[in-house]
Amino acid sequence: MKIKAINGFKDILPEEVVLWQHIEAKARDIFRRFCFQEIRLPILEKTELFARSIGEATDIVEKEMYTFTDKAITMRPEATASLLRGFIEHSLHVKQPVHRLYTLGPMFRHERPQKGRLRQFHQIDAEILGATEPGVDAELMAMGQLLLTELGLAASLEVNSLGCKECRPGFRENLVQYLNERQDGLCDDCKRRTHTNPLRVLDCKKADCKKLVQDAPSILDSLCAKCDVHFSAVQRSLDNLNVEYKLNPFMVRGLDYYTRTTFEFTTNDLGSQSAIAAGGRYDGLIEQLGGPKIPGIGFALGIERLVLLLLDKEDSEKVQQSTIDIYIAALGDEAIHFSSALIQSLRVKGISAAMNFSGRSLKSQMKQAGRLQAKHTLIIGENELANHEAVFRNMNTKQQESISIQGDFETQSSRLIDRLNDTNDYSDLYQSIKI
RNA sequence: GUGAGCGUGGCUCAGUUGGUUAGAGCACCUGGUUGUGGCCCAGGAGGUCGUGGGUUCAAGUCCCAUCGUUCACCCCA
Repeated sequence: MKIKAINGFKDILPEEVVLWQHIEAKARDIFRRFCFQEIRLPILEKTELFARSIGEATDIVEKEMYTFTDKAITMRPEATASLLRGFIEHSLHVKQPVHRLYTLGPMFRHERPQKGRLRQFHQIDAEILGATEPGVDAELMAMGQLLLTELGLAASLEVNSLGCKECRPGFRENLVQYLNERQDGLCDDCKRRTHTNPLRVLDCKKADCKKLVQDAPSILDSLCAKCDVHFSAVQRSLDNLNVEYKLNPFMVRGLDYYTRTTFEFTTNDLGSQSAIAAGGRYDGLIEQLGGPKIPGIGFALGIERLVLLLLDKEDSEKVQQSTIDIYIAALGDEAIHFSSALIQSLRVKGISAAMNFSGRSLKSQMKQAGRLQAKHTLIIGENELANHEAVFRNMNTKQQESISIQGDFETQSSRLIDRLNDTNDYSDLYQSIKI
């Protein structure tokens, strides 16, 4: 019986990895422009870290975490908690007032897999720590938008404010009261949510609930003066940066630590999973985790979801895949022996080169060279060894010529590289492929 | 946790009202004159039809169970 990957865990095959690298490279480039530094974090953390940050009563903590109960250790379901733990543990705040950090890697949640949702999934996570100014909120959203735009993806940005610990409890109370008075009009899930997570009702997709919620008390009307000023300023800043957004007073977060500004980049092209990136401000969290009183804001992107969107794009999203510089077709044991030394010498000098040790027919080896998209092929057989002249073939033009294989491998490889440089049009070294 | 759908060679799928050695395309290998790729042609290798029961003279084709998987709910990136 064959061993397969476990449910919700997926192999990312070489063809698709090209896309991943494209996404990651683009993200790193954007982060560079916005002055973010990378931080690498462990995948395992103490369970308590997530319980305290994400919230004991959230679905994530309650039933979706991969936990080694005997060791009180959990595989991270998200990145922010770990990042803050690291930030606090190393007292990074003393080095400079504001930190801009990003990290990327696998996250783990034990949910039922479906389209755009895996048990091991990957996120790109960006956080700004130590800045409370609304302009920073806008800047972060602008960065997310730019990343998506440069990846060729259209997503809409929805923005909301969840208030702070001053104003949210009051709002929550009003909302629960409103919902309690209208239980009959709610779906079963929302009846439950009224008690477990009333804000969630605002986000229900059922038509009846949606209608009912339209007239519910609005969080935006309930903000305290400070939150209101902050949120207005965020919106002004977004306008100032030409970031398009939609106000969505019904948007809610699944993690408890969010305060004030929250936002979500969404798309309609992902089936039931509409969020491709989401985040918000969490001003009390660092302190709550035992750190200094420092505000923070951040967001996470789901890489799998980006990949799905890029794969779906019919207008041939093209990603560059490198080809190899030269393929050596060796005929006969002697030639194979010789070629293996020559190819090593080429590789030492930075050339990507392939050969085949099986001694198959020239036709078969040429076929393989073609499959590898080799720019050139060097043919070496008995005759060539005897004459010290190999056949050098340009795979695009099909032109062939003799090239000397005299001297030691050092001089031979140098000669070959000169030859490659002569004919190489470097724009052709990469060939666009559609995945 | 709940619901629905699907499980045939590496991939995408055909397989008529159950009936001889289970097919196709793609991919792979070998040939199409002696040492040359991407097209074409020919041939070849590769499947206990997810697994286990049952019905039947006979099951990939019907029934049950089980496992796997997909999508949706829930939740979320």
